[in-house]
Amino acid sequence: MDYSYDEDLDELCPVCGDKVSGYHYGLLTCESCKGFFKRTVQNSKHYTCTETQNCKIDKTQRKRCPYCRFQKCLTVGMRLEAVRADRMRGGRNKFGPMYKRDRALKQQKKALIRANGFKLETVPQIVSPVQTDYGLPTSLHSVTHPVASKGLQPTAMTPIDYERSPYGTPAMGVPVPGHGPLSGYHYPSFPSRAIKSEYPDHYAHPHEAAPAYIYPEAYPNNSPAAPDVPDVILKLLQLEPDEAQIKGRILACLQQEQAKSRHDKLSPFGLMCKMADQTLFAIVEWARSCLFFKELEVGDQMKLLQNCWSELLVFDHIFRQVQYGKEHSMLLVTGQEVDMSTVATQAGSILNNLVLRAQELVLHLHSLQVDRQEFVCLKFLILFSLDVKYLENSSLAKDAQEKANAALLEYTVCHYPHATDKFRQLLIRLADIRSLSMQAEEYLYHKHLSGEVPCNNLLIEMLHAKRT
DNA sequence: GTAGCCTTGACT
DNA sequence: AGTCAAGGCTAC
Repeated sequence: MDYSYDEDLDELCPVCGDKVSGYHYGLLTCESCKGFFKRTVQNSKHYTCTETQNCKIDKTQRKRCPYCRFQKCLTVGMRLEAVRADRMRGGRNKFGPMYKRDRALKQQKKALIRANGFKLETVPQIVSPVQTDYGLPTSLHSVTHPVASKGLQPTAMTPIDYERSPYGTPAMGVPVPGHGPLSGYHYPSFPSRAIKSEYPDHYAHPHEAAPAYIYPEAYPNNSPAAPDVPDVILKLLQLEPDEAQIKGRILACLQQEQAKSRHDKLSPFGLMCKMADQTLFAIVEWARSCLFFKELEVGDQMKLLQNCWSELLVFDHIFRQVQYGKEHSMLLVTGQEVDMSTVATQAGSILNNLVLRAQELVLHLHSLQVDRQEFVCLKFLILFSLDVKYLENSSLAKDAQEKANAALLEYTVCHYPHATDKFRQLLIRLADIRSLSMQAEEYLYHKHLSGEVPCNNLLIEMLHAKRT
């Protein structure tokens, strides 16, 4: 048998089973599905299914139902954000390192098959089999990248760049306590997430009239959305950061932290703070590229972030658990798995209680079958959850809130039975997340006062900014 | 609209 | 200079 490098190309397209021609939009696909995906996204095609939205897609039938074909493209993981808005040809995008890593994993898998003489069902991509028994917090004494330890560290990691704040200055320009434009600023105990009592008619008949969203000048592409996914959500999907890249950056940062001399080494809790701190940097980076948000004045951007940073952190954690799907352990952003029993014995009662509350929310969202589309929309709603009366440019923020609410409602109505109820449920969960994040802030502040949070921590700066 | 082949250009 | 994943072109 030939185990040449080109063996990847012997694989079958995950969408239709045809022969793959290379990596396209995030994964190995055939030439035709590549073209189909490109046409659909570039031209914002809107298909409908004449059957029951579960048509079989294979090489011979792939042309029959473009709706189901595109859904399958999304399901198997083709990335909307890999289709270029500016249509620039040639060059490389941010997925380059991911493709490289994927190729390396496939090579590794092949080598294992050759060495062992049997076919492995899967090669875990998140956690290697020998490292599944992580503990909290003791496991954090040794942060090692399961892939990196095998010599396959992606080249995309840029821990040094990432040490700098996304705002280009230390600590992202968050005003130090007592300074900045926030004196006299009060954030509301609850954001304005009113559920409108009446919905526009077209929501009741989503297939009959494509909603005509009106975008500010920055979004001139006002064509109909791709199948059943509102344009706002499509744009948000395109802005989603590459999880693997963030994971790589954070791991590199934590490893760097551990490499420091012994006496100023971080405690396990300190490492957790560092992990949350770096996650928050990634969240801020995301927000800064976010539609509507990036149009705002820096002052308004800060107000919004100071209002919701902990919610976004909690939400990030919770959605990772929803995707991870295990009830008795949790998945950290670094790819480490932590048993709930370990949390119970080592985390202390307050933190344990916070984790358990988060797990309850995970179960709720899991039972609601929240998907990636709804996830990005909810995240966006959280970002804009501050009452607009606190902002200078309130009309833009109000616009953002309304568009996101409408998009989420439209999407859930299109995709799920009893969707109005689902929409309501999702907003209730946002309120739960708000409450949980408040509690987490209190906990963090307490830990900070007792000197357990490492200095130069963005979380603490956010806390201070909010309390002044 | 589909899909095979062509051109482009950042990265190595 | 070579690679390869983007977008483009065009016969069907």
